[in-house]
Amino acid sequence: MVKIATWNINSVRLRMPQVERFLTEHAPDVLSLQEIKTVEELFPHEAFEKLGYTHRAVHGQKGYHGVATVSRIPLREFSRHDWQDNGEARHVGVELLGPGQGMILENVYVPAGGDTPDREQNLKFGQKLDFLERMAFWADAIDRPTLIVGDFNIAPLECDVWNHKQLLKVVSHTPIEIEALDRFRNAHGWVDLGRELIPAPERYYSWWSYRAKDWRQGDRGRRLDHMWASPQLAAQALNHQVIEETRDWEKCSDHVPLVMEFDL
DNA sequence: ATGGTGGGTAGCCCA
Repeated sequence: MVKIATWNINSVRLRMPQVERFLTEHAPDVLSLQEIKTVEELFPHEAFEKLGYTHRAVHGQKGYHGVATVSRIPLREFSRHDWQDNGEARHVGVELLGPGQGMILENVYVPAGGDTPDREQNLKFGQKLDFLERMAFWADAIDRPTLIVGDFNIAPLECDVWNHKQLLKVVSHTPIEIEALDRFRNAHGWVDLGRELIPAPERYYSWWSYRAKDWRQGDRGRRLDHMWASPQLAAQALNHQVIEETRDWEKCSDHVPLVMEFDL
């Protein structure tokens, strides 16, 4: 059994106490983090060592973005893409070497895309769409059992948001983004594994805005975080959990962890 | 229709 988690942590240095609590209480073998907001040199390596997560691949950046995968089973860094060729650290991939040997785990942080869903008026929205197109080109050539996890910053299904109609023109749920995400999915035949295990139209969110006084009030969530698998790997998934309790913790991230267990 | 809250880092960018 191999237990893999993903969490947009929104500053790993600020939230190391919450990471420690999550690792202690849920004990995933591997954890992929997004928005670590630090360079590799300032990553809290010692704290992860103490918890037994002695294997790490960190693709960091000062102040913004940044991704890392930490593990208590051996791994080696496999890929480190810069899809926009602009120095933003948004992707790191690893190959598992112990249990789950041979499996590739890709960890990605898709750009949020700004506020206006129009490529002409908003450079960042175009960059988000281009990012997904490049990911689709890359995914077409993947020939190994792969799990891709992370903050995709898109909630594709109607039931992935608290109000479909109200969010149709809100970046993260616009048809043009969902089409781009569909092209990425079809390029490899990815299985949206989270949705396999929590089938539509069941409620399934991973993010709630900080801007609501009480995140539970109105439950205005979106499913921005994902775990997608190659078909052969998808068949080995055993169970899936959304750890919503972390959203109640002191100084919490606005995203909550997703956990998937595999028979590997 | 608007602004609401966070994090990082130096007067804003990004989410």
